[in-house]
Amino acid sequence: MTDQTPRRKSSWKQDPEAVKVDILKVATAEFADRGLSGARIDEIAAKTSVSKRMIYYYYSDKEGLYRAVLEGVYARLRANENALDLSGLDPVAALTAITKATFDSHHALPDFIRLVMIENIHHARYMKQSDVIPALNSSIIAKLSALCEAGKAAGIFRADVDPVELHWMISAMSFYNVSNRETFSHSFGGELHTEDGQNRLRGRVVDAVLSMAVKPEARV
Amino acid sequence: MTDQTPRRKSSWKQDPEAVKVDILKVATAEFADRGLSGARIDEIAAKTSVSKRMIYYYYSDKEGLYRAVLEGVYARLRANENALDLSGLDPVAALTAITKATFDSHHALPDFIRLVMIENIHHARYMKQSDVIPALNSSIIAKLSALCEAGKAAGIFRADVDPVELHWMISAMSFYNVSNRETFSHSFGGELHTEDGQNRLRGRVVDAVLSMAVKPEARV
Amino acid sequence: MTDQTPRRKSSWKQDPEAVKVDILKVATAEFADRGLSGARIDEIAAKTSVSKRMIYYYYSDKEGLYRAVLEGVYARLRANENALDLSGLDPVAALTAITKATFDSHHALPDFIRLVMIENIHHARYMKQSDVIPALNSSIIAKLSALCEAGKAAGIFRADVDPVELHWMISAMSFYNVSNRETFSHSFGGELHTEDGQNRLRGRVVDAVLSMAVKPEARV
Amino acid sequence: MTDQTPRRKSSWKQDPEAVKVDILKVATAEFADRGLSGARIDEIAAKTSVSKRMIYYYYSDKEGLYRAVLEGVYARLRANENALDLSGLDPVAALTAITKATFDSHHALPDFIRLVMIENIHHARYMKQSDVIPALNSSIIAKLSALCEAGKAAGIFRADVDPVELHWMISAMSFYNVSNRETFSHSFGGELHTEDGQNRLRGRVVDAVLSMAVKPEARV
DNA sequence: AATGAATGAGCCTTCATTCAT
DNA sequence: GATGAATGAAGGCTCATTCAT
Repeated sequence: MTDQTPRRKSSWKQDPEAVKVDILKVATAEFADRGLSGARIDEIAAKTSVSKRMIYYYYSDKEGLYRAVLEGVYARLRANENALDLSGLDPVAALTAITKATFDSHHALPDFIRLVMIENIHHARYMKQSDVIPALNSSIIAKLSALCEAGKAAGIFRADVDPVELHWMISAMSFYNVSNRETFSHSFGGELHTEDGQNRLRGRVVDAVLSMAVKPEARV
Repeated sequence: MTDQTPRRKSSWKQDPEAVKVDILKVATAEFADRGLSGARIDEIAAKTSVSKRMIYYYYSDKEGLYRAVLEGVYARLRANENALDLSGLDPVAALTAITKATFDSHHALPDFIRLVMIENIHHARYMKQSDVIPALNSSIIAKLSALCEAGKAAGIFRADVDPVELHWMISAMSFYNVSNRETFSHSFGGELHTEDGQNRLRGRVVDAVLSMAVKPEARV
Repeated sequence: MTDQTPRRKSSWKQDPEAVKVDILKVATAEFADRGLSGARIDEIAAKTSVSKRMIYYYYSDKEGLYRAVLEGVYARLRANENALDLSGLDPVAALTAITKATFDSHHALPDFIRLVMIENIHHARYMKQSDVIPALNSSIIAKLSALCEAGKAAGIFRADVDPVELHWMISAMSFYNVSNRETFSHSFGGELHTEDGQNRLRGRVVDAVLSMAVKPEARV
Repeated sequence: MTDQTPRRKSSWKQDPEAVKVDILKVATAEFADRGLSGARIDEIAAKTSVSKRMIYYYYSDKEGLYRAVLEGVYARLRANENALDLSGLDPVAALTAITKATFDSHHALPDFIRLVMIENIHHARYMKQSDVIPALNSSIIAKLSALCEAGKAAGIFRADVDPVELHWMISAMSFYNVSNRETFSHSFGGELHTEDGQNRLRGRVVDAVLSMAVKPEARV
């Protein structure tokens, strides 16, 4: 390692941003794992590099920390989605890409899924207190709207296709795939959650989404 | 049963079964509303006709009560589904009926949805401890299997249609529709959760399911 | 000891009223000694026969306990005062008796004094929340009013004597005598707080009160 | 003083004395408002121009700051009193002036009153640790002693009048008037604490004090 | 079958104080 | 002189659970 200014043992902590990130990372895992009321501040602190007091120093209280966690995972999911490059793709290919990417990013971010479940159990109470989450969400709808317009203009998409409904369907299956994995597997077997099963499901989702958006005659 | 024995005025509490049902009903609402760790035994007891001690008397502890609640809602959902009469319907009509019924019964049982979410947050831990839930779940798969066979035999269904995948897709959208209603509405508007919106969504779900199961040439 | 029904060791606690009284007694001493913010629930509980939890069981929270303490000491002081029998005394003798009794009862109830000081530091916030304290206070004014009327009717009291002002003056010196004893003694010596000194002061208070109420020519 | 050195723009904090005064001013208000255990170092620091660390730098700890506050208010009260010019006044006029001045200065310094109450709650513990407060207190007694001697020599004052008792009575009513204002007003109405009421009370106090000190025949 | 009283363990939070720069 | 970062100790309060009747 070529860290030329090696921090002395007990002074590396004096980096507020790093400490905040450290706390947030640990808290994300704990809240995702146990929920708001189930998570323990003591437990979070113990897994942190600093003392319990610092949680209150930086995040005021348990709910403040939870809110920060929530905003963090939303930001990460949307960043994932925004990283997707659709330039040069025709409407069908673009919609396929979006669907696959959503399916995959949900699969890759189980903490996000769990925290959104937890939020729903709390009637989205804390999400509603955030003023950054709405902005994060608007971009995906903007992207789908543009896509729908392009598809309709090209005579490929159905006239009644709606971007919010599209997003709803893509999200529904992508989300449920992760959120209900445990109960579904236990009730109906784990076949769908093997690698093969997931690939097959992803194909099913793409098909369902395309069948909603694309005119029958425009499909192969 | 010929239960004619008139209950004495102040002894209605002496009916153990009624007390158990009362507790279970209150507990279902509380657990569904606040989760396992969020629900309070005191709160449940206060909303009950009997004292807190009775909860322990009949259900041993908080987790025992939660398990009973979980089994109760599963039983109710499956009873709903089993009440569906498919006799005399062709495969497409039957699949349509099942899909609509699932969408509707999920919509009608938000407590079930919330408790399943809660279970998933707990990694289905308590569901796995139950020995009555698996039996409840097997019937829906049996029904869909029979349907698939009939559809394939009639040359109407695709050869690769799979009952578990069918159930997965129907459930995914029916479940998500209720489970994520709060966050979805807040992020993308409540349009889809108006009565019109729900009818439209239900149509989308039926279309998606049929497009997965039915051969293109067999659809109108 | 002739306690014929000796309670078994671990069952005497099952007397809610006794437990409440026990807690209140300990809490009165602690709050009087250290104030609302200075008192410690743990400390109070430790000096009690029951566990800390019972404080919350019976008094909800620290402030609830403090309120109960406050009402308790007020009740005790006024009970002291009401025990005074003025029948058969002429106005001057009666006023003298009231003054002496007030001086003495304040002297005998330092906890009351300290708690009223504490209340004043809190801007009488908790006293204002009580609905029993006002009733307790009205009786002393009623008594002085009647006395003033009698004195004026007899041509002995001044025309401008006012019961509230009388009570104010009696209270001021009786209260200060106890409330500021510590600082006064340290600054100006403890002479006034010896038994002789207290007797002398009490005489001074009686003289001052009488000089305010009684016409000069009516005094010896 | 010829402090001509113009302070550099951003270095006004570099004036230790000003910083100390700033801290003390804020601390006085906080301690007077909430008591020793109720006041918060964080709160005091926040209302100060400097950081929390400076409080410890200049006053060692919370108790050190509290002691400084206590000495400060005593000094201010006694300075008030010493500003009183009695030269040229006969004993009765002088005693009247002292009484009125004490009544007024207590009225004008509620922070002093509250801090003395707080001290009494703490059994004058911190006052006893001070070595400047005793000196402050001796002057008022010296003044009253001289006055008593003069009054007696002039044949106007009673033979048994005692300067400490005089100070006690003046203080008692002047102090109580402010210290117990909140509880008294709530219990017996705010009439005595209107401007008229205060003037009337001040007259009552003067009368009581004079009646204790002055021979009856020497009064008008 | 039923209950009011009681509790130990633990949770979130606060506070005066110190560290490192 | 001055500060933001950090903390150990403790404080008020809650919770699932048990006791005694």
